[in-house]
Amino acid sequence: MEKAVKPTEKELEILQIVWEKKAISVKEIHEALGGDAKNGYTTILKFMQIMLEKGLVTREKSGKLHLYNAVPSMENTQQQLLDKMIETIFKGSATQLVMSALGNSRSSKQDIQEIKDYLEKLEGGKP
Amino acid sequence: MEKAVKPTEKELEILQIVWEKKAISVKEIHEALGGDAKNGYTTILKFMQIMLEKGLVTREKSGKLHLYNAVPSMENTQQQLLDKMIETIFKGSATQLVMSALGNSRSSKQDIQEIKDYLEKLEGGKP
DNA sequence: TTTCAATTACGAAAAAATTCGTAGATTTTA
DNA sequence: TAAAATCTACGAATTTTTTCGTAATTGAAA
Repeated sequence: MEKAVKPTEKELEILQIVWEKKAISVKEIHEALGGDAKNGYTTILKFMQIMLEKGLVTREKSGKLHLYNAVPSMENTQQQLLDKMIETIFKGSATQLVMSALGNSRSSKQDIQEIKDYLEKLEGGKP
Repeated sequence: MEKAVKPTEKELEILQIVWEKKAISVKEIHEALGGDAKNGYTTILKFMQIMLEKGLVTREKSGKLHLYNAVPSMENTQQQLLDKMIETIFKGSATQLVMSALGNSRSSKQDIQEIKDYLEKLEGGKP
């Protein structure tokens, strides 16, 4: 199992971007996050340095710049945050969370079918 | 629709407790959160004062002490946080979140059936 | 090679969240 | 009613997170 991580809000925003690409520069991240309108370039740069120290990303040199990669996988991070939310906000009931998620959202028939199929598969593997 | 709220982590922990009861004292909250081992009494007290200012709770005097009530409903808060998580972590896909939630968790047959029923009901109401 | 533009490093400040000590107020009880 | 116990108010310190200016470095262009 991957090590538990606890990215801050902004770090998570950044991870979202980094997960999209195989290797990404600070400049690209900065732009993807809305450019100078949202954050100064050095702000993002600083975060990349912090995240490197924390082990949230690795980097490699490419010419004069650094290209970053995410260390924790998206799937694992999603899972962790989700589990935490189930615990702390939904009293441990995944079912409750699922129903809230579906209830509010504008899930299409197709989405619903997809989930049904998934449930069938799940049930299949149950004792 | 209820006003959007953005409780911090600790405030959320506290809200969990406050939602449980109709009106609750600082002492009870403090204990429910693990007593002095976890936080000093005045730390919790301070939070209650801050949360009062922010409008996250109301309070009434009962003898010498204050009894607090949550202002945002649990349901609404759950929904908000969930929506936000879907947006920021699951790229807007509730379906994806649902599958992650079910996949990892130890959902019983009964849970799964409950969700299936719920899906049926949802589909029924679709155009 | 010198100059220039792009990029990184560093340090520090600002903002937000958390923690708690001390003093003052209020109720209980001896 | 005086002392003790319980609770609140307040202010300040600490920690964490976010932000960014300035200086140094690096590779590219002239």
